[in-house]
Amino acid sequence: MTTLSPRQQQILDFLRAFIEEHDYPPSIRDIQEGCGISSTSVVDYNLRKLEEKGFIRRDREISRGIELLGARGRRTRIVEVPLLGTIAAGQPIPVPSSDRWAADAEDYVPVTEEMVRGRTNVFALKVRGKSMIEDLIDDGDIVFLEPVRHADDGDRVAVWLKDRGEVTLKRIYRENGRIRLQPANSAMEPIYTTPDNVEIQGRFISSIRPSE
Amino acid sequence: MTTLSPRQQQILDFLRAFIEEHDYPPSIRDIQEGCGISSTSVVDYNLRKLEEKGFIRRDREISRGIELLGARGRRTRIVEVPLLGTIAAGQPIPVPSSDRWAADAEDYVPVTEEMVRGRTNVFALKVRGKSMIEDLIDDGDIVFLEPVRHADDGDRVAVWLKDRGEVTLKRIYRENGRIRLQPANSAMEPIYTTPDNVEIQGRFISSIRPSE
DNA sequence: GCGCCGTCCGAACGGATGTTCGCGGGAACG
DNA sequence: CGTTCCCGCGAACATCCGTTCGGACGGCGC
Repeated sequence: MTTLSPRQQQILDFLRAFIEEHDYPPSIRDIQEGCGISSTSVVDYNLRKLEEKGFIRRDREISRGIELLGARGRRTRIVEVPLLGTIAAGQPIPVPSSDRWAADAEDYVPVTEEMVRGRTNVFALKVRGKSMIEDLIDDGDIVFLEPVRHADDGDRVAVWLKDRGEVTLKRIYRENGRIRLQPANSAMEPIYTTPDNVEIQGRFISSIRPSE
Repeated sequence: MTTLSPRQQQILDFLRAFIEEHDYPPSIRDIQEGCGISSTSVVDYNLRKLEEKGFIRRDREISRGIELLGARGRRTRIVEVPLLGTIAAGQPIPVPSSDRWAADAEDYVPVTEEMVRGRTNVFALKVRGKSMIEDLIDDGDIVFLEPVRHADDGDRVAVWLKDRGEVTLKRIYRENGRIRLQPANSAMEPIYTTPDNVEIQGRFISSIRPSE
């Protein structure tokens, strides 16, 4: 049963508008006035209904203790992912470590938490170039990586090539003693190197494309 | 003068943490306890300082009337975009209209507002098939569309083909009296049809790829 | 009619909460 | 030393605000 009475719908709309405007929830009497209701108990009554139906969560006895929930009664949190730099030739990126993680981020990318799937210390990099275009990662995309040191074959990883002093995003394969870094672009050749020349910076989690 | 005393920094941090957890601001006495302060007047004093320095905005005489301001206090809002269905052969999707918008959504996709760039009534569809793979839209992706009836040449639009009774996502081109619906997949042929056979449902805004 | 239920009304109670005021300690300065 | 300013302390006050209670109105089924 998720049908709302007109009054409840009205209150819900007012809640959203009020929070949008003030950044804090209304008091019961704010709702009363805003919806033209003659008694606070009516507001209380309908707020209980809204809570039963999963649209809000209330902290009783606490003024303005109303929390708006999203669809299905869940709450979507936002994670601010530090944008540490660009993956581009000749420019090594700083290695995030847990102690001084994100200390020198240029910027932060706010994303819903499902983009990082509960992983911690995720960081972001802006992609330059089309070497991963067939993996649907375009120039200008922002990729999210988790800081790991090891990866499985076929993983998309950001690796630091020591001899070149640069970082690239490639798929990694171990082949009898050497490393193959495979771009997802049939026009480009794989890079072959040795294990001691590569340092894995992070494993690809997901990507977004900034809207044009 | 934007230097903060330790106490003020502490209160600011507490404010952020409290709002993150509860979705509504703390009362003065919440701050008092949370920061180990012995008097509410100290909290009031420092809140005034924080307001002078531009970190918060207060609505006087109103409980929990504290609003975080500033670059680091900015609030990234979440938009719940209704997922109206799947773009797949043989399955027409409901046409969203402003009056009964999203009334029958299967689900809602929470995204940061930058994904819809301030547009209203945006809806989402799950993509089936790889017909737009060269536009970096994969099978399983979720695309966001704004409900428009008209589009420019080259726009990626969801169109309803009346004779087939199905909806697809294609690039649209008008060519001397007829319509060309161009997939972004070189292995697939364009669809040619007439203007009275197509009904534009929405224009592509952005897409996300649910994390694996 | 009668009872039940969802909804609304008005008033009152008591706790929660923002505000104010007097006081004091400590640092900086003349 | 005296003054001023920043900051903290404790208590009291007035209001804000969630809660509760008795009552009422209308629709519905029996």
